[in-house]
Amino acid sequence: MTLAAIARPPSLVEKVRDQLAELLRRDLPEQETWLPAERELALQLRVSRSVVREATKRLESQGLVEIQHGIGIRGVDRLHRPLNDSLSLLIPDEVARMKSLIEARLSIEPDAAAFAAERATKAQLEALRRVQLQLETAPDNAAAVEADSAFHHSIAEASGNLIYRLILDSLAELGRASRLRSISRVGKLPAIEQHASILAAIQTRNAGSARTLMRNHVLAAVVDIGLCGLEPKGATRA
Amino acid sequence: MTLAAIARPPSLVEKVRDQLAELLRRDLPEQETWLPAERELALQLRVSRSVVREATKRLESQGLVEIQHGIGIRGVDRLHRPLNDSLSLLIPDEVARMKSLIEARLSIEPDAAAFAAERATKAQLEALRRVQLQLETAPDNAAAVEADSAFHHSIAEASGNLIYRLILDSLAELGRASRLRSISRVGKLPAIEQHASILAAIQTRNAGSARTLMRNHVLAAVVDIGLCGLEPKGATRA
DNA sequence: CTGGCAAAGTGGTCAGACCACCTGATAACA
DNA sequence: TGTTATCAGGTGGTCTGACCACTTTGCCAG
Repeated sequence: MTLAAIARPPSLVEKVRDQLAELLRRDLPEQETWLPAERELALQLRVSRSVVREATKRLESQGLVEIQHGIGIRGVDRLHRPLNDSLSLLIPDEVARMKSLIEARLSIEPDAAAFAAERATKAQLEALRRVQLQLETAPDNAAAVEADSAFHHSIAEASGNLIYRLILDSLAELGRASRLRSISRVGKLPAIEQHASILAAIQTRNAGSARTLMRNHVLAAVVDIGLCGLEPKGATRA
Repeated sequence: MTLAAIARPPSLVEKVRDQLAELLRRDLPEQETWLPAERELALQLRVSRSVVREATKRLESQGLVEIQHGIGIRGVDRLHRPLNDSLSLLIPDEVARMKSLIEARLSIEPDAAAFAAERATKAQLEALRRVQLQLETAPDNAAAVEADSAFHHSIAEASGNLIYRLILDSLAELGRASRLRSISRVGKLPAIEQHASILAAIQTRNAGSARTLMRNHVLAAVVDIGLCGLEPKGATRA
Protein backbone atom coordinates (compact mmCIF):
# COMPACT_ATOMS: atom_id res chain seq x y z
CA MET A 1 0.00 0.00 0.00
CA THR A 2 1.30 3.42 -0.90
CA LEU A 3 0.02 6.44 1.00
CA ALA A 4 -0.53 9.93 -0.19
CA ALA A 5 1.31 12.72 1.55
CA ILE A 6 -0.68 14.85 3.95
CA ALA A 7 -1.58 18.21 2.49
CA ARG A 8 -0.30 20.75 4.94
CA PRO A 9 -1.92 24.20 4.91
CA PRO A 10 0.44 26.53 3.09
CA SER A 11 2.52 28.85 5.23
CA LEU A 12 2.29 32.62 4.96
CA VAL A 13 5.53 32.77 3.02
CA GLU A 14 4.21 30.32 0.46
CA LYS A 15 0.97 32.22 0.06
CA VAL A 16 2.81 35.48 -0.51
CA ARG A 17 5.20 33.80 -2.93
CA ASP A 18 2.36 32.30 -4.96
CA GLN A 19 0.48 35.55 -5.08
CA LEU A 20 3.51 37.46 -6.27
CA ALA A 21 4.41 34.71 -8.72
CA GLU A 22 1.02 34.87 -10.33
CA LEU A 23 1.14 38.64 -10.47
CA LEU A 24 4.49 38.41 -12.24
CA ARG A 25 3.41 35.67 -14.60
CA ARG A 26 0.50 37.82 -15.72
CA ASP A 27 2.34 41.09 -16.09
CA LEU A 28 5.81 40.02 -17.04
CA PRO A 29 5.37 39.32 -20.73
CA GLU A 30 3.85 42.72 -21.30
CA GLN A 31 6.22 45.15 -19.69
CA GLU A 32 9.05 45.51 -17.30
CA THR A 33 7.63 45.01 -13.84
CA TRP A 34 8.91 46.57 -10.66
CA LEU A 35 7.49 45.24 -7.46
CA PRO A 36 6.62 47.69 -4.66
CA ALA A 37 9.20 48.08 -1.93
CA GLU A 38 9.38 45.41 0.76
CA ARG A 39 7.84 47.62 3.41
CA GLU A 40 5.08 48.64 1.03
CA LEU A 41 4.39 45.03 0.08
CA ALA A 42 4.23 44.06 3.74
CA LEU A 43 1.71 46.82 4.33
CA GLN A 44 -0.46 45.88 1.36
CA LEU A 45 -0.41 42.15 2.07
CA ARG A 46 -0.91 42.68 5.82
CA VAL A 47 2.11 40.54 6.73
CA SER A 48 5.43 41.34 8.32
CA ARG A 49 8.41 42.39 6.30
CA SER A 50 10.22 39.14 7.17
CA VAL A 51 7.58 37.16 5.34
CA VAL A 52 7.80 39.38 2.31
CA ARG A 53 11.57 39.10 2.33
CA GLU A 54 11.57 35.33 2.49
CA ALA A 55 9.01 35.15 -0.29
CA THR A 56 10.93 37.47 -2.58
CA LYS A 57 14.16 35.64 -1.84
CA ARG A 58 12.49 32.45 -2.95
CA LEU A 59 11.23 34.07 -6.10
CA GLU A 60 14.74 35.27 -6.77
CA SER A 61 16.17 31.78 -6.55
CA GLN A 62 13.39 30.62 -8.84
CA GLY A 63 14.57 33.15 -11.37
CA LEU A 64 11.39 35.21 -11.34
CA VAL A 65 12.74 38.41 -9.85
CA GLU A 66 16.01 40.20 -9.40
CA ILE A 67 16.61 41.92 -6.08
CA GLN A 68 18.97 44.87 -6.16
CA HIS A 69 20.27 46.44 -3.00
CA GLY A 70 19.27 50.05 -2.72
CA ILE A 71 17.16 49.91 -5.86
CA GLY A 72 14.28 47.51 -5.67
CA ILE A 73 12.79 44.26 -6.90
CA ARG A 74 12.35 43.76 -10.62
CA GLY A 75 10.45 41.00 -12.34
CA VAL A 76 12.66 39.11 -14.80
CA ASP A 77 12.56 35.94 -16.88
CA ARG A 78 15.46 33.80 -15.73
CA LEU A 79 13.59 30.58 -15.24
CA HIS A 80 16.59 28.61 -16.41
CA ARG A 81 18.74 29.88 -13.57
CA PRO A 82 17.63 27.29 -10.97
CA LEU A 83 18.55 24.41 -13.28
CA ASN A 84 21.83 26.11 -13.75
CA ASP A 85 22.48 26.27 -10.03
CA SER A 86 21.49 22.66 -9.60
CA LEU A 87 23.92 21.54 -12.26
CA SER A 88 26.75 23.56 -10.78
CA LEU A 89 26.10 21.94 -7.44
CA LEU A 90 25.72 18.50 -8.91
CA ILE A 91 28.85 18.63 -11.03
CA PRO A 92 31.35 20.96 -9.41
CA ASP A 93 34.20 19.76 -11.58
CA GLU A 94 34.22 21.84 -14.72
CA VAL A 95 35.73 19.28 -17.07
CA ALA A 96 33.26 16.58 -16.11
CA ARG A 97 30.49 19.12 -16.41
CA MET A 98 31.59 20.08 -19.89
CA LYS A 99 31.57 16.47 -20.98
CA SER A 100 28.08 15.78 -19.65
CA LEU A 101 26.97 19.05 -21.10
CA ILE A 102 28.03 18.19 -24.62
CA GLU A 103 26.32 14.83 -24.37
CA ALA A 104 23.11 16.46 -23.24
CA ARG A 105 23.30 19.05 -25.99
CA LEU A 106 23.81 16.27 -28.53
CA SER A 107 20.62 14.66 -27.33
CA ILE A 108 18.52 17.78 -27.38
CA GLU A 109 19.74 20.37 -29.86
CA PRO A 110 19.34 18.33 -33.05
CA ASP A 111 15.76 17.55 -32.13
CA ALA A 112 15.13 21.16 -31.23
CA ALA A 113 16.43 22.21 -34.64
CA ALA A 114 14.18 19.66 -36.34
CA PHE A 115 11.15 20.94 -34.48
CA ALA A 116 12.14 24.49 -35.29
CA ALA A 117 12.20 23.60 -38.97
CA GLU A 118 8.67 22.31 -38.63
CA ARG A 119 7.15 24.92 -36.43
CA ALA A 120 9.04 28.22 -36.58
CA THR A 121 6.73 31.18 -37.07
CA LYS A 122 7.57 34.00 -39.44
CA ALA A 123 8.65 36.21 -36.56
CA GLN A 124 10.91 33.49 -35.21
CA LEU A 125 12.54 33.00 -38.61
CA GLU A 126 13.08 36.72 -38.80
CA ALA A 127 14.68 36.66 -35.36
CA LEU A 128 17.00 33.88 -36.47
CA ARG A 129 18.11 35.83 -39.50
CA ARG A 130 18.70 38.90 -37.38
CA VAL A 131 20.81 36.96 -34.91
CA GLN A 132 22.81 35.44 -37.74
CA LEU A 133 23.56 38.93 -39.04
CA GLN A 134 24.64 39.90 -35.55
CA LEU A 135 27.18 37.12 -35.53
CA GLU A 136 28.52 38.10 -38.94
CA THR A 137 29.01 41.69 -37.90
CA ALA A 138 30.21 41.05 -34.37
CA PRO A 139 33.06 43.45 -33.63
CA ASP A 140 34.86 41.30 -31.08
CA ASN A 141 34.92 37.84 -29.53
CA ALA A 142 32.62 38.70 -26.66
CA ALA A 143 29.96 39.96 -29.03
CA ALA A 144 30.43 36.89 -31.20
CA VAL A 145 29.87 34.57 -28.25
CA GLU A 146 26.76 36.57 -27.44
CA ALA A 147 25.40 36.19 -30.96
CA ASP A 148 26.35 32.53 -31.03
CA SER A 149 24.38 31.85 -27.85
CA ALA A 150 21.50 33.91 -29.13
CA PHE A 151 21.28 31.77 -32.26
CA HIS A 152 20.94 28.58 -30.27
CA HIS A 153 18.48 30.24 -27.94
CA SER A 154 16.35 31.36 -30.86
CA ILE A 155 16.25 27.85 -32.26
CA ALA A 156 15.15 26.49 -28.90
CA GLU A 157 12.50 29.18 -28.87
CA ALA A 158 11.37 28.30 -32.36
CA SER A 159 11.10 24.63 -31.46
CA GLY A 160 7.89 25.56 -29.70
CA ASN A 161 8.84 23.40 -26.75
CA LEU A 162 9.48 25.41 -23.63
CA ILE A 163 11.28 22.52 -21.98
CA TYR A 164 13.89 22.57 -24.71
CA ARG A 165 14.23 26.28 -24.27
CA LEU A 166 14.64 26.04 -20.52
CA ILE A 167 17.21 23.26 -20.66
CA LEU A 168 19.21 24.69 -23.52
CA ASP A 169 19.31 28.15 -21.98
CA SER A 170 20.79 26.65 -18.90
CA LEU A 171 23.28 24.49 -20.74
CA ALA A 172 24.29 27.47 -22.84
CA GLU A 173 25.03 29.52 -19.78
CA LEU A 174 27.13 26.74 -18.33
CA GLY A 175 28.99 26.37 -21.62
CA ARG A 176 29.64 30.06 -22.08
CA ALA A 177 33.29 29.75 -21.12
CA SER A 178 33.94 27.00 -23.62
CA ARG A 179 32.19 28.95 -26.34
CA LEU A 180 34.51 31.86 -25.78
CA ARG A 181 37.54 29.58 -25.80
CA SER A 182 36.36 27.95 -28.98
CA ILE A 183 35.79 31.23 -30.80
CA SER A 184 39.11 32.56 -29.65
CA ARG A 185 40.83 29.51 -31.08
CA VAL A 186 39.18 29.01 -34.44
CA GLY A 187 37.47 32.33 -35.01
CA LYS A 188 33.84 32.87 -35.80
CA LEU A 189 33.91 31.84 -39.45
CA PRO A 190 33.14 28.14 -38.91
CA ALA A 191 30.24 29.07 -36.67
CA ILE A 192 28.91 31.52 -39.26
CA GLU A 193 29.00 28.90 -41.98
CA GLN A 194 27.40 26.19 -39.90
CA HIS A 195 24.73 28.49 -38.54
CA ALA A 196 23.97 29.65 -42.05
CA SER A 197 23.39 26.12 -43.29
CA ILE A 198 21.21 25.28 -40.28
CA LEU A 199 19.23 28.45 -40.81
CA ALA A 200 18.74 27.55 -44.47
CA ALA A 201 17.46 24.11 -43.54
CA ILE A 202 15.02 25.59 -41.07
CA GLN A 203 13.78 28.19 -43.54
CA THR A 204 13.11 25.52 -46.12
CA ARG A 205 11.33 23.45 -43.47
CA ASN A 206 13.77 20.59 -43.93
CA ALA A 207 13.66 19.02 -40.49
CA GLY A 208 15.93 16.07 -41.23
CA SER A 209 18.62 18.25 -42.63
CA ALA A 210 18.33 20.70 -39.76
CA ARG A 211 18.81 17.87 -37.31
CA THR A 212 21.89 16.50 -39.04
CA LEU A 213 23.49 19.89 -39.50
CA MET A 214 22.90 20.84 -35.88
CA ARG A 215 24.35 17.55 -34.76
CA ASN A 216 27.50 18.16 -36.76
CA HIS A 217 27.67 21.70 -35.46
CA VAL A 218 27.65 20.55 -31.86
CA LEU A 219 30.17 17.84 -32.65
CA ALA A 220 32.40 20.44 -34.25
CA ALA A 221 32.29 22.35 -31.01
CA VAL A 222 33.56 19.25 -29.26
CA VAL A 223 36.57 19.14 -31.52
CA ASP A 224 37.19 22.84 -31.10
CA ILE A 225 37.54 22.54 -27.36
CA GLY A 226 39.46 19.30 -27.51
CA LEU A 227 37.22 16.55 -26.19
CA CYS A 228 36.52 13.23 -27.82
CA GLY A 229 34.86 9.86 -27.40
CA LEU A 230 31.51 11.30 -26.49
CA GLU A 231 29.22 9.31 -28.70
CA PRO A 232 27.46 6.21 -27.55
CA LYS A 233 27.89 3.43 -30.05
CA GLY A 234 25.04 2.14 -32.09
CA ALA A 235 23.84 5.56 -33.10
CA THR A 236 21.66 4.95 -36.09
CA ARG A 237 20.96 8.56 -36.85
CA ALA A 238 22.96 9.93 -39.73
CA MET B 1 33.45 46.63 -26.54
CA THR B 2 31.67 44.39 -24.09
CA LEU B 3 32.20 44.97 -20.40
CA ALA B 4 32.32 42.47 -17.63
CA ALA B 5 29.84 42.78 -14.82
CA ILE B 6 31.11 44.22 -11.56
CA ALA B 7 31.84 41.54 -9.01
CA ARG B 8 29.85 42.47 -5.96
CA PRO B 9 31.00 41.15 -2.60
CA PRO B 10 28.68 38.33 -1.62
CA SER B 11 26.09 39.11 1.01
CA LEU B 12 26.02 37.37 4.36
CA VAL B 13 23.12 35.21 3.28
CA GLU B 14 25.03 34.01 0.26
CA LYS B 15 28.09 33.20 2.32
CA VAL B 16 26.06 31.21 4.81
CA ARG B 17 24.25 29.42 2.00
CA ASP B 18 27.48 28.47 0.28
CA GLN B 19 29.04 27.26 3.48
CA LEU B 20 26.06 25.10 4.34
CA ALA B 21 25.81 23.85 0.75
CA GLU B 22 29.40 22.68 0.80
CA LEU B 23 28.93 21.04 4.16
CA LEU B 24 25.93 19.17 2.80
CA ARG B 25 27.65 18.21 -0.43
CA ARG B 26 30.48 16.63 1.54
CA ASP B 27 28.39 14.81 4.10
CA LEU B 28 25.22 13.99 2.24
CA PRO B 29 26.32 10.96 0.25
CA GLU B 30 27.55 9.23 3.37
CA GLN B 31 24.74 9.48 5.84
CA GLU B 32 21.54 11.26 6.66
CA THR B 33 22.46 14.76 7.72
CA TRP B 34 20.57 16.90 10.17
CA LEU B 35 21.61 20.52 10.38
CA PRO B 36 21.80 22.19 13.80
CA ALA B 37 18.79 24.26 14.80
CA GLU B 38 18.45 27.75 13.36
CA ARG B 39 19.33 29.43 16.63
CA GLU B 40 22.31 27.18 17.07
CA LEU B 41 23.50 27.82 13.52
CA ALA B 42 23.17 31.55 14.05
CA LEU B 43 25.28 31.26 17.17
CA GLN B 44 27.97 29.16 15.52
CA LEU B 45 28.18 31.28 12.38
CA ARG B 46 28.03 34.54 14.36
CA VAL B 47 25.12 35.89 12.31
CA SER B 48 21.53 36.68 13.14
CA ARG B 49 18.82 34.11 12.87
CA SER B 50 17.23 36.00 9.95
CA VAL B 51 20.30 35.39 7.86
CA VAL B 52 20.32 31.71 8.70
CA ARG B 53 16.66 31.46 7.88
CA GLU B 54 16.99 33.10 4.50
CA ALA B 55 19.95 30.91 3.67
CA THR B 56 18.19 27.69 4.62
CA LYS B 57 15.08 28.75 2.75
CA ARG B 58 17.19 29.18 -0.32
CA LEU B 59 18.78 25.79 0.15
CA GLU B 60 15.31 24.34 0.45
CA SER B 61 14.20 25.79 -2.85
CA GLN B 62 17.41 24.45 -4.37
CA GLY B 63 16.40 21.01 -3.20
CA LEU B 64 19.33 20.54 -0.83
CA VAL B 65 17.46 20.50 2.47
CA GLU B 66 14.00 19.85 3.76
CA ILE B 67 12.72 22.12 6.52
CA GLN B 68 10.16 20.60 8.85
CA HIS B 69 8.23 22.71 11.26
CA GLY B 70 8.85 21.66 14.84
CA ILE B 71 11.43 19.06 13.84
CA GLY B 72 14.46 20.50 12.13
CA ILE B 73 16.39 20.84 8.91
CA ARG B 74 17.46 17.70 7.10
CA GLY B 75 19.86 17.44 4.20
CA VAL B 76 18.25 15.71 1.20
CA ASP B 77 18.96 15.12 -2.45
CA ARG B 78 16.16 16.74 -4.42
CA LEU B 79 18.27 18.64 -6.86
CA HIS B 80 15.72 18.06 -9.59
CA ARG B 81 13.02 19.92 -7.70
CA PRO B 82 13.97 23.42 -8.88
CA LEU B 83 13.76 22.37 -12.53
CA ASN B 84 10.43 20.93 -11.70
CA ASP B 85 9.17 24.17 -10.23
CA SER B 86 10.46 26.13 -13.20
CA LEU B 87 8.64 23.89 -15.62
CA SER B 88 5.40 24.13 -13.69
CA LEU B 89 5.67 27.90 -13.76
CA LEU B 90 6.66 27.99 -17.40
CA ILE B 91 3.93 25.66 -18.61
CA PRO B 92 0.95 25.93 -16.30
CA ASP B 93 -1.32 24.11 -18.70
CA GLU B 94 -1.07 20.41 -18.01
CA VAL B 95 -1.85 19.13 -21.47
CA ALA B 96 0.71 21.36 -23.15
CA ARG B 97 3.21 20.37 -20.50
CA MET B 98 2.59 16.70 -21.13
CA LYS B 99 3.19 17.16 -24.83
CA SER B 100 6.46 19.01 -24.37
CA LEU B 101 7.44 16.51 -21.76
CA ILE B 102 7.09 13.54 -24.07
CA GLU B 103 9.09 15.30 -26.75
CA ALA B 104 11.87 16.02 -24.32
CA ARG B 105 11.85 12.46 -23.05
CA LEU B 106 12.09 11.21 -26.62
CA SER B 107 15.19 13.30 -27.09
CA ILE B 108 16.92 12.21 -23.94
CA GLU B 109 15.86 8.80 -22.73
CA PRO B 110 17.00 6.76 -25.75
CA ASP B 111 20.45 8.30 -25.51
CA ALA B 112 20.52 7.74 -21.78
CA ALA B 113 19.70 4.08 -22.34
CA ALA B 114 22.45 3.80 -24.93
CA PHE B 115 24.98 5.30 -22.56
CA ALA B 116 23.76 3.03 -19.81
CA ALA B 117 24.42 0.04 -22.03
CA GLU B 118 27.96 1.25 -22.48
CA ARG B 119 28.79 2.37 -19.01
CA ALA B 120 26.60 0.71 -16.39
CA THR B 121 28.61 -0.69 -13.51
CA LYS B 122 27.88 -4.07 -12.00
CA ALA B 123 26.10 -2.47 -9.07
CA GLN B 124 23.96 -0.40 -11.40
CA LEU B 125 22.99 -3.45 -13.42
CA GLU B 126 22.08 -5.18 -10.20
CA ALA B 127 19.95 -2.20 -9.20
CA LEU B 128 18.16 -2.35 -12.54
CA ARG B 129 17.38 -6.03 -12.10
CA ARG B 130 16.09 -5.38 -8.60
CA VAL B 131 13.82 -2.60 -9.77
CA GLN B 132 12.51 -4.77 -12.57
CA LEU B 133 11.63 -7.45 -10.03
CA GLN B 134 9.88 -4.79 -7.98
CA LEU B 135 7.67 -3.93 -10.93
CA GLU B 136 6.84 -7.57 -11.57
CA THR B 137 5.80 -8.13 -7.97
CA ALA B 138 4.09 -4.79 -7.42
CA PRO B 139 0.91 -5.40 -5.41
CA ASP B 140 -1.03 -2.40 -6.69
CA ASN B 141 -0.99 0.39 -9.25
CA ALA B 142 0.68 2.89 -7.00
CA ALA B 143 3.55 0.53 -6.32
CA ALA B 144 3.79 -0.26 -10.03
CA VAL B 145 4.10 3.43 -10.90
CA GLU B 146 6.78 3.69 -8.28
CA ALA B 147 8.75 0.81 -9.73
CA ASP B 148 8.24 2.11 -13.25
CA SER B 149 9.70 5.49 -12.31
CA ALA B 150 12.52 3.81 -10.45
CA PHE B 151 13.49 1.86 -13.56
CA HIS B 152 13.84 4.99 -15.64
CA HIS B 153 15.66 6.70 -12.83
CA SER B 154 18.12 3.83 -12.57
CA ILE B 155 18.85 3.99 -16.27
CA ALA B 156 19.52 7.70 -16.05
CA GLU B 157 21.80 6.94 -13.15
CA ALA B 158 23.60 4.24 -15.11
CA SER B 159 24.12 6.57 -18.04
CA GLY B 160 26.87 8.15 -16.01
CA ASN B 161 25.67 11.59 -16.99
CA LEU B 162 24.30 13.55 -14.08
CA ILE B 163 22.58 16.02 -16.37
CA TYR B 164 20.48 13.24 -17.81
CA ARG B 165 19.64 12.11 -14.32
CA LEU B 166 18.64 15.56 -13.17
CA ILE B 167 16.47 16.27 -16.18
CA LEU B 168 14.82 12.88 -16.30
CA ASP B 169 14.09 12.88 -12.58
CA SER B 170 12.28 16.13 -13.01
CA LEU B 171 10.38 15.05 -16.09
CA ALA B 172 9.43 11.82 -14.35
CA GLU B 173 7.95 13.72 -11.44
CA LEU B 174 5.95 15.91 -13.77
CA GLY B 175 4.74 12.85 -15.66
CA ARG B 176 3.77 10.87 -12.61
CA ALA B 177 0.07 11.48 -13.13
CA SER B 178 0.15 10.24 -16.70
CA ARG B 179 2.12 7.17 -15.66
CA LEU B 180 -0.56 6.26 -13.19
CA ARG B 181 -3.29 6.81 -15.76
CA SER B 182 -1.43 4.71 -18.27
CA ILE B 183 -0.90 1.80 -15.90
CA SER B 184 -4.50 1.93 -14.79
CA ARG B 185 -5.61 1.67 -18.40
CA VAL B 186 -3.37 -0.99 -19.86
CA GLY B 187 -1.97 -2.66 -16.76
CA LYS B 188 1.65 -3.21 -15.98
CA LEU B 189 2.31 -6.10 -18.35
CA PRO B 190 3.37 -4.04 -21.37
CA ALA B 191 5.75 -2.06 -19.18
CA ILE B 192 7.21 -5.24 -17.74
CA GLU B 193 7.89 -6.68 -21.17
CA GLN B 194 9.38 -3.51 -22.56
CA HIS B 195 11.52 -2.92 -19.52
CA ALA B 196 12.75 -6.48 -19.69
CA SER B 197 13.92 -6.13 -23.27
CA ILE B 198 15.62 -2.82 -22.51
CA LEU B 199 17.30 -4.37 -19.51
CA ALA B 200 18.50 -7.27 -21.64
CA ALA B 201 19.99 -4.90 -24.19
CA ILE B 202 21.79 -2.98 -21.49
CA GLN B 203 23.12 -6.13 -19.88
CA THR B 204 24.52 -7.34 -23.18
CA ARG B 205 26.04 -3.90 -23.76
CA ASN B 206 24.04 -3.42 -26.91
CA ALA B 207 23.75 0.36 -27.02
CA GLY B 208 21.98 0.61 -30.36
CA SER B 209 19.34 -1.84 -29.37
CA ALA B 210 18.87 -0.19 -25.98
CA ARG B 211 18.30 3.14 -27.71
CA THR B 212 15.73 1.78 -30.12
CA LEU B 213 13.86 -0.17 -27.48
CA MET B 214 13.72 2.79 -25.13
CA ARG B 215 12.47 4.98 -27.94
CA ASN B 216 9.66 2.57 -28.67
CA HIS B 217 8.89 2.30 -25.00
CA VAL B 218 8.42 6.04 -24.65
CA LEU B 219 6.39 6.14 -27.85
CA ALA B 220 4.19 3.39 -26.47
CA ALA B 221 3.53 5.58 -23.45
CA VAL B 222 2.34 8.28 -25.82
CA VAL B 223 -0.22 5.95 -27.30
CA ASP B 224 -1.30 4.77 -23.87
CA ILE B 225 -2.25 8.25 -22.74
CA GLY B 226 -3.75 9.22 -26.07
CA LEU B 227 -1.49 11.75 -27.69
CA CYS B 228 -0.14 11.69 -31.22
CA GLY B 229 1.78 13.62 -33.83
CA LEU B 230 4.73 14.24 -31.63
CA GLU B 231 7.57 13.29 -33.89
CA PRO B 232 9.48 15.78 -35.97
CA LYS B 233 9.80 14.60 -39.52
CA GLY B 234 13.09 13.53 -40.98
CA ALA B 235 14.03 11.38 -38.04
CA THR B 236 16.69 9.11 -39.35
CA ARG B 237 17.05 7.04 -36.26
CA ALA B 238 15.31 3.70 -36.51
C1' DC C 1 27.58 74.89 -15.74
C1' DT C 2 29.99 71.55 -12.90
C1' DG C 3 31.30 68.99 -9.05
C1' DG C 4 30.40 67.17 -4.72
C1' DC C 5 27.54 66.48 -0.89
C1' DA C 6 23.34 65.38 1.68
C1' DA C 7 18.66 63.53 2.04
C1' DA C 8 15.52 60.02 1.16
C1' DG C 9 14.33 55.63 -0.36
C1' DT C 10 15.76 50.95 -1.13
C1' DG C 11 17.28 46.26 0.43
C1' DG C 12 20.44 43.88 4.31
C1' DT C 13 21.11 42.70 9.04
C1' DC C 14 20.17 42.55 13.77
C1' DA C 15 17.86 41.44 18.33
C1' DG C 16 14.26 39.70 21.00
C1' DA C 17 9.76 38.30 21.53
C1' DC C 18 5.86 35.28 20.84
C1' DC C 19 3.17 31.64 18.16
C1' DA C 20 2.53 26.90 16.11
C1' DC C 21 4.12 22.39 15.80
C1' DC C 22 6.39 18.01 17.15
C1' DT C 23 8.55 14.82 20.34
C1' DG C 24 9.38 12.35 24.39
C1' DA C 25 8.95 11.92 29.23
C1' DT C 26 5.85 11.97 32.88
C1' DA C 27 1.62 11.52 35.29
C1' DA C 28 -3.01 9.91 35.58
C1' DC C 29 -6.04 6.43 34.71
C1' DA C 30 -8.05 1.69 33.77
C1' DT D 1 0.79 -3.46 34.71
C1' DG D 2 -0.43 -1.33 30.60
C1' DT D 3 -2.60 2.43 28.33
C1' DT D 4 -3.75 7.05 27.66
C1' DA D 5 -3.70 12.02 28.66
C1' DT D 6 -0.83 15.79 29.75
C1' DC D 7 2.97 18.71 29.76
C1' DA D 8 7.61 20.61 29.05
C1' DG D 9 11.20 21.53 25.97
C1' DG D 10 12.92 22.08 21.49
C1' DT D 11 12.00 23.12 16.72
C1' DG D 12 10.65 26.23 12.86
C1' DG D 13 7.16 30.41 11.71
C1' DT D 14 5.95 35.14 12.32
C1' DC D 15 6.15 39.73 14.14
C1' DT D 16 8.28 44.15 15.46
C1' DG D 17 11.23 47.97 15.24
C1' DA D 18 15.62 49.39 14.97
C1' DC D 19 19.91 50.31 12.50
C1' DC D 20 23.35 49.54 8.51
C1' DA D 21 24.71 49.73 3.51
C1' DC D 22 23.80 50.98 -1.07
C1' DT D 23 21.69 54.09 -4.88
C1' DT D 24 19.47 57.73 -6.71
C1' DT D 25 18.22 62.37 -6.79
C1' DG D 26 18.59 67.01 -6.49
C1' DC D 27 20.19 70.82 -4.19
C1' DC D 28 24.00 73.83 -3.38
C1' DA D 29 28.54 75.79 -3.45
C1' DG D 30 32.15 76.54 -6.42
